[in-house]
Amino acid sequence: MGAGIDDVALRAGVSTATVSRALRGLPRVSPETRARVLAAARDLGYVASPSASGLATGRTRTVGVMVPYVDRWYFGHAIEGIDQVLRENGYNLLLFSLGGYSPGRRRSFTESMVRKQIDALLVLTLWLSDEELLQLQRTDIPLMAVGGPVDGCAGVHIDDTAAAAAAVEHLIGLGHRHIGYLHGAAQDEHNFKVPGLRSVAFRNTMVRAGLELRPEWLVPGDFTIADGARAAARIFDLPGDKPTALFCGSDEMALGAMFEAQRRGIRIPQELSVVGIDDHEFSEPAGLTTVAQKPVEQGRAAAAMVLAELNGSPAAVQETIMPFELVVRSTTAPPPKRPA
Amino acid sequence: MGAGIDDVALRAGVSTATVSRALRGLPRVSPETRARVLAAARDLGYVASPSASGLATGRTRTVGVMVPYVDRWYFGHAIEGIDQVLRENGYNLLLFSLGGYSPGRRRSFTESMVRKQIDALLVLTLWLSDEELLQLQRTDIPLMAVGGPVDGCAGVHIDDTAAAAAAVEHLIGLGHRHIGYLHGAAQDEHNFKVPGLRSVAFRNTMVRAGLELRPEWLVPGDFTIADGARAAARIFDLPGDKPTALFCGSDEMALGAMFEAQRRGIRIPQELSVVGIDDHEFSEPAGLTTVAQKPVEQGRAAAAMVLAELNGSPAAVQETIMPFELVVRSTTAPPPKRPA
DNA sequence: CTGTTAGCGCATTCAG
DNA sequence: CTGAATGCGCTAACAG
Repeated sequence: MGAGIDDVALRAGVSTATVSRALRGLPRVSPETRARVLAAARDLGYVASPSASGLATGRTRTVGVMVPYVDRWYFGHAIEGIDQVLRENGYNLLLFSLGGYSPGRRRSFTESMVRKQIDALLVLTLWLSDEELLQLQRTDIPLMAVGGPVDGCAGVHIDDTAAAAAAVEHLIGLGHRHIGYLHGAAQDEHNFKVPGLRSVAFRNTMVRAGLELRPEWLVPGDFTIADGARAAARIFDLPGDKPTALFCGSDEMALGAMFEAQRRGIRIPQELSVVGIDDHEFSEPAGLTTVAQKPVEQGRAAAAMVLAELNGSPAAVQETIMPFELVVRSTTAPPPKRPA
Repeated sequence: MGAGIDDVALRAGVSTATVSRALRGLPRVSPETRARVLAAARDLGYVASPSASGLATGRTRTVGVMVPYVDRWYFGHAIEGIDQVLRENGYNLLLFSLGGYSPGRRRSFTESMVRKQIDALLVLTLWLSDEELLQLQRTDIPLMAVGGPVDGCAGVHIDDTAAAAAAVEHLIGLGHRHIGYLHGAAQDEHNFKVPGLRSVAFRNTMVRAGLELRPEWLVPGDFTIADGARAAARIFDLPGDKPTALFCGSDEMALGAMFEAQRRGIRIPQELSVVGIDDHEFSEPAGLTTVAQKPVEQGRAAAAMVLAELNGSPAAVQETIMPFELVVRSTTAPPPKRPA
């Protein structure tokens, strides 16, 4: 058990230095010697101690991934993508979940986390304060934001403004003039920029089309299905006229709205159109029209960039905009005929 | 940048040994000295290098978590729970996602993974071969299965047999005699025991109630919503009489069945009852009757046990059965009246 | 209670 | 192409 590098050296009849070189594919090792070392290592089941080689090289072959939640659609998929390319390249993934966007739990991280523990950090959909950013940048490990822009830090994400606009324009194109918006949580805007971007896009698109913004039709949620249902209920409960379409800040919220509508006997899309953002796996079965994005790909792209940077590529880490796509299914249709 | 232990020692006017002791809360350090060291460390922003201390102690304060997927309901939540207690105790979480149950990708793990890299391993809902189990046990780090039983390895999970029986009995109690079953994938049974347990429970419960098992009403799926819809479609497409109720191996499959039913205008629960297992966050909004389990709690329990074991508690790691609960909502009702 | 002395296991100069 | 020596940063006896 626990064969060390000397055991391998002994068995191969070479020095530990040669073993180290041979095993890591470095040059200056004759083919025969390398083969002998490889065989010895295999026979002994030798694997270098990460602690020891980490101490010696200063690199851990581990990248940190910081997320607010792991049990939410975007994050689960993004982590999956990140993990794929990390593992393909022999890197480990150290997960830091914050259990929410609350600044309280977050504080303690940034400080100690990075210290000799990870070679790079991927921050998923979290807003970083200037101070935190500075701390991280001083450690000078490659740093990337995934899923939402962070000022002063390269990131990979979709153009949230354009994506939201695409959804709203689809509705407008269908003839809707009374559109409500179930948006991401306002109180999280400090931690997470995406809701804000989408909200602004909604407003701008509406205004540009000459449509009225009804404050009571703009209701905040937290991206969950439960909150989507709750937010939709608030709109449905409103006295007076109702929107003929709902734009939702996430598919989960859209699905929540759909369930709530169904419970009330509001028919979709005959009486109400609903469009979301994400393309959650529930969306296709539910027939939800949405603006699709691919978090797995975003994760892969980000991971690939930080690894390239670690491998010496000059400026591999670059701001990258990933594509989105409007997927029209069966929750959107022209508005019902009725007196304007 | 990169203050070392000697910097702290120098600043505090003590030796590095004392710094080490003081910082780790070990005894044999006077209160004043400890305070001085703490202050110095804080001023310098000192954090011990995990590689160095790992090398010196042989422990990494990191636990590995092996999952088939991170972007699926059970795993996301279980990881969240594990992460919570790990972090509460100053441990790191190293994530190994296999991207599926395929044995191919799995192989390479077990070998090198454990080697001086983690202090304990949590295996989520994966079946381990005898050989793999042996390898892991030889490394003698605490090992635990979460979410599904693994022979020869302590685990935390619900009683899947009883849970499935509870769901089916609920249906039978309502008066259903024609019950279909959308079960977990058969081809995965080699990797994952849960589907098999639930299937056996379904059969036994049916037989015990004197009900007929219709092979064409037992259709396999893979726990996803898409497959739930597909499996339900297969049953709906069958000629002849249809089941009045569907028991689904997971809530996602149940939701898929519901969407498919809705698409065909089959009314739930008037014409068809549906019950799942899990209590997915979509289940409450969807009104799905289900047998609830709490993966976050299971993750927390498992993590707590391996940490206790690491902290020297004799036999902290114990087989533990977590509770489940039948949650009756609005997708189940007595079967429609019709000629038997 | 505190300082000194050795390693932990590997990667790297530098000779050869 | 290969080996011997040195150190990565910290912890763990052992003295004192």
